[in-house]
Amino acid sequence: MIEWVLVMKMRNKYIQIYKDIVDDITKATYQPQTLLPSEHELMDKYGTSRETIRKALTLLAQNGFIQKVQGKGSIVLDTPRFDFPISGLVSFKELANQLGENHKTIVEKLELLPPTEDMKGILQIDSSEEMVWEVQRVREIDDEKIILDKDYIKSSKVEKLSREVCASSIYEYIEGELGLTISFAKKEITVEEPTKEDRNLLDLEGFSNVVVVKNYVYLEDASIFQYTESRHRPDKFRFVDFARRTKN
Amino acid sequence: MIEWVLVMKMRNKYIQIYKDIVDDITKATYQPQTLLPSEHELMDKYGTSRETIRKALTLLAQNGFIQKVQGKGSIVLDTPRFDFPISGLVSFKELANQLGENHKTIVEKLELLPPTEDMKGILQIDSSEEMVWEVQRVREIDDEKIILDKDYIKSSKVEKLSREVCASSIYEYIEGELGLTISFAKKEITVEEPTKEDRNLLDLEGFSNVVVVKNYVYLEDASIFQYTESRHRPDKFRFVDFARRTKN
DNA sequence: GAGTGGTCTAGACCACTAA
DNA sequence: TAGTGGTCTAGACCACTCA
Repeated sequence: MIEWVLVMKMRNKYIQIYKDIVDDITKATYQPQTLLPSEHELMDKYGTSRETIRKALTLLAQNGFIQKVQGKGSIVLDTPRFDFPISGLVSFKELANQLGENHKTIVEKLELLPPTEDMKGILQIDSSEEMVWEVQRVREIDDEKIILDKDYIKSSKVEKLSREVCASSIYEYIEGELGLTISFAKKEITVEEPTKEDRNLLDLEGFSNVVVVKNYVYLEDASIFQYTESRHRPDKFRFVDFARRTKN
Repeated sequence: MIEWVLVMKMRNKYIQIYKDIVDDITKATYQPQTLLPSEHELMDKYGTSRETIRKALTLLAQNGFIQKVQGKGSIVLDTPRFDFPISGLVSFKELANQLGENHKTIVEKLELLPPTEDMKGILQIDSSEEMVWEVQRVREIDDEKIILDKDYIKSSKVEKLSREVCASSIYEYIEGELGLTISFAKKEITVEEPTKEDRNLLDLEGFSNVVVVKNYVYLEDASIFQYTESRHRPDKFRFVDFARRTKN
């Protein structure tokens, strides 16, 4: 008898270990408030070096699954991570999926225009030829128009853009089809009075404020490629952040 | 002639290197959008191993100073970090210092009380004896009452608390005097209608919303020790977040 | 003192970028 | 192809916690 064994080339051993332990934590194989096996034990279990185990544990700590305590061990946390809706780089589609609500996206505007002076500054545009995609989308949840997303995207990064793409997910298109990778974003949250545009496009009866989330999105090579202004009806707005004092 | 040379025991070599490079970036010795010296060159410069250099660079990347690109190098970012007011674990005192405004703290309440059922859940209190410090502070900036901070602190972690401490900085007292270390916090931001208490204690004429920041603060051993609800007048509220797709 | 995590080394090989 | 960062190893020593 012959057994065919598929040997996967596992690059990123520490990420495999990380995922494995995440599984064990979410399945409660490792109980909250208890200690993970020691680094030495994990070395044996996974047959790898200590530094590799430590990389996996560092990842777990950074993502809020464990807390490392010198001399003691790694404590499994129960801070529920599943209620982190907009934290990080999450898009509306992911958010709506998580909320599990009826949601719809209405594309109000999709145009390729020369940038305003403001936008030239924000998107770091030098060339006089570069154009900017202006997209406006209204997000409807349970038949109420809740969010107005105004996107500004450099044409040098994204040449083509269709209403279909805008209606589903620009991020999936950019990262999937175009193969670009978003690596970091800066968010700024403030509260403003609604503009006429807000009042026209959103269901704002009785609300005297909107929550404005300004989002500066950067690619892998540290170049900015998109600016998004997300204008939320205040009663439906929620932002969760997990802050950690990182040493290493 | 005898020269006394003080040799500092430098533990955390990689943190020294990190700080050194942060200096060079903020002083623009390393220019934005240019490449840092390669890891090999930095090894020579600092006379250390590559892994140690890499730890320093990882820290720089996590804190938004550089962006590492495989095969190319480390790009110096110019995302200005000095306008990150409340991000992370920053306290009001630090915030006010950064803003450089006239600020004052009024302690409205300081009591040691038995916890409500809600608070027992939030602070993970099992014992029937444990008490909770309830602190209410109003933050005044430029003679306007802008923020109401409501703190709930476990008595088992902090036995004594004075009005003086509350008026300056609870965090400095806890981390300095008591030697406790805050390691992570979960923040939740929503917008609510002002309560009567908000209206009484803050200058809210004409404002129909407050921004509520709920803060769950944990110590090094992963135990929760404080819950804070920070209620902001919306026009003065600003939150900045730097999100990064971390791999390692 | 035994066991834990934290730091550091010297070297190897791989994957990616750019000329 | 040369140079860059990414992963991994085996081992050393240190700092901290707890019995």
